[in-house]
Amino acid sequence: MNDAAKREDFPVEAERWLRASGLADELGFIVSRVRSEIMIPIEETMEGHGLKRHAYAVLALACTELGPTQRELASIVRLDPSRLVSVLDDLESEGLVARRQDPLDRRSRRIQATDEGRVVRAQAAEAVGATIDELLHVFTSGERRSLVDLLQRLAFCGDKG
Amino acid sequence: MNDAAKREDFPVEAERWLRASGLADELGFIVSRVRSEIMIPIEETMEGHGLKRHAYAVLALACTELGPTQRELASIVRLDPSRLVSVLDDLESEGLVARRQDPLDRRSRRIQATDEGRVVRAQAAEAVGATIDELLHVFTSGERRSLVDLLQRLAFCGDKG
DNA sequence: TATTGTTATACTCTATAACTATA
DNA sequence: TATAGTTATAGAGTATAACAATA
Repeated sequence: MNDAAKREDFPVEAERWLRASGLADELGFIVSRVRSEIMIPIEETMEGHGLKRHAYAVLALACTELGPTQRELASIVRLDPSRLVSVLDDLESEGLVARRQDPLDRRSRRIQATDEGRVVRAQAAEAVGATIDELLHVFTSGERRSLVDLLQRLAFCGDKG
Repeated sequence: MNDAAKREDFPVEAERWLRASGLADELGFIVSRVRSEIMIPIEETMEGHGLKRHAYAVLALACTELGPTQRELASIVRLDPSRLVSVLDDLESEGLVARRQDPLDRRSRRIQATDEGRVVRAQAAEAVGATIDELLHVFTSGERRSLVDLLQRLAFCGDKG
């Protein structure tokens, strides 16, 4: 689950090495570190609601009006279509999601959240939001906004056209 | 290597689903997406210099004056000590790094880059820097500075004490 | 013929426990 | 007794190819 090496072992020395090596200023390293720092507590929260990382995202997308196709889901979540199968199997067996054959193209199935799925989604989202608020307590609300804004531009700049 | 599902398949629809589901505004999802967006080209660049993600970071740290202990390395890179072994085996067999027994504690070994290792480190760092510059071309230099600043505070806030 | 969902499978990554040598 | 590095191994995560149903 977590990345083995304890985070508290060499806190001060770690910072020294990171500065001396130059890694502390490299965006790739920084972003990777940020991701693991925030995803560890976030995934813990998700699992408190019975959801793993991928299931959380899939359930969220299944709560939209039409519900995406499995193919679309896989593309959006950056998950191999074959791996999505087991994620959906789990969600379906827990009654949070249903596969509906698309009448317009009977090959594809649209994934829609059940009523219970929507409840779980709402509860999990609220808990995750609280966890994020904790993580961001060092920032002013202005800083939070610009952080999210900058990251969104970086995250979705390939999705415009 | 890459996360299977093609990124170009449903670009516009993807954005619609992400907005409708609320995922596009959740920091956890955004950061994960940012990481994969930037790490795919960065890792490609690294591999162009014969280095995988972990090897790149380890080599960078080995280029510092004293060179960290394997234990310290593992902690800094958030890698299990047992996994670090094979990373070091590779780097050592390529002549980029050497394990030196620490005279003060003969149990531990300090990892130091060889002259060739330093050359490779410098070349790889420059190439990675160029890749990052490309990725950030949508941002002004002021935006880049605040992006890096905000992310650093989030990445290293646990390493202060 | 091409595409959707699925299965099977192989491959990589990661975590755990046991071993050795030093302390 | 405890710690640093190593090894072996099992488990999770991921990628690839092949198959049935539909287009």
